[in-house]
Amino acid sequence: MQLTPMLESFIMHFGEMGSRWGFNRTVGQIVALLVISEEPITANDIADALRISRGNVSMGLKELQAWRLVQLQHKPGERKEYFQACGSIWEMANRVFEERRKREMDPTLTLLRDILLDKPANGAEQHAQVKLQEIHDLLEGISKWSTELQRLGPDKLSTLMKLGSGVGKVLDLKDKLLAKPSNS
Amino acid sequence: MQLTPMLESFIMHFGEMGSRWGFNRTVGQIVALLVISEEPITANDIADALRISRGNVSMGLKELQAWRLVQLQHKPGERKEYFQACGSIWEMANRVFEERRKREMDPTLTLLRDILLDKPANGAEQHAQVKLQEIHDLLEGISKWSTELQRLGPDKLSTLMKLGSGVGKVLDLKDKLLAKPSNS
DNA sequence: TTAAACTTTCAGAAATTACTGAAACTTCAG
DNA sequence: CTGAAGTTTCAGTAATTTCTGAAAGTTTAA
Repeated sequence: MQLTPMLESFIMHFGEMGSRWGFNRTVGQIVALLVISEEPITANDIADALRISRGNVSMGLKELQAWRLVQLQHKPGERKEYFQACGSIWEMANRVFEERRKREMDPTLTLLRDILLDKPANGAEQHAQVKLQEIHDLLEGISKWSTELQRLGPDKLSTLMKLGSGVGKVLDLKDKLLAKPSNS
Repeated sequence: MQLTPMLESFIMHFGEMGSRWGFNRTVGQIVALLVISEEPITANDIADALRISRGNVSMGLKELQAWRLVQLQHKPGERKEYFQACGSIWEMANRVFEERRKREMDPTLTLLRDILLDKPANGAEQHAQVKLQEIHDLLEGISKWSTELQRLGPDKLSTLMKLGSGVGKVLDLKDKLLAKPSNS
């Protein structure tokens, strides 16, 4: 497993970005390597290509499996475990969004809901609760919406994205057509 | 500046989440404190309320100003600097999205564009470039689309979000109405 | 100009996070 | 059962990030 400079630069970049995307350097490198490799590869190949310890690769693959970005494969007649990126780029991106939503929004939503059940004890708490309610509603809105969007599936989403700023016009259109119900 | 347990739990939670949202613990706590405080407060108040060093507060506020989440204020006749969260929750969320797009997507887009200009040197690179192109297109799509969405402004975006899964129907509607142009 | 009241900076300490590699574990063939 | 070929775990170490606090900087009043 020899990497050309082009591929190496891509992998190293993904490593650097990894931490910004919610996983660590080596995990980023591993997933990059798996995405660009045509064939499934073994953990040893990975350790070798990235010059990192075998143990580290094992931990990284474990995490990537938790993210459902990598899957295990067995070749017939071999005992070795082979790994490959699972699904298309599109599906992988979806998984990353979903996982990040779980990590970045859900815990906060839970906490906010709990806090908002309590009666404010004084003026400061009362003012704070108004703000917390706003944060809660915004987060909940984003969270629900992103779930809906994922349900649309690639084709429709792609249409929606290509629509770009045209979205505004379509919304106007919808308002005019459905001018019967009194929706604010 | 005495914090009630309710407010403290919120602030501490934001501290923990901070690192997942792209800044560190104290920066998260500071922004939480500013959001829930009715009046602008001084850096000393912050250090005091959060039991962290004055220097740390200074660095945190500097970073928050870079994110444009916090603004400086002067009270007439006083020399002290007061700070407050700038804008509504909505605006702050917008800033966070924007900043994160810059940090998490733009560098990768730049790198991918560069790599894709090079001719693949062998089969492996050729296969890899196909994948990289897919990643590039997806990132670019998301990036452009999120820019468009921000341009829509809060009111329209809110409509769009409330539409939820109804988006699919509106898209169908649009397709039927504009059935003249041959858009795939 | 001096000093008081305030702010920022940054070297080093503390805390956190990531990585290594040896030992332990698993699975299978003979 | 034994050992070979593979995998995982985890204690300790290395690297990175964050935080402190003292020193240096700034601004204003007198």
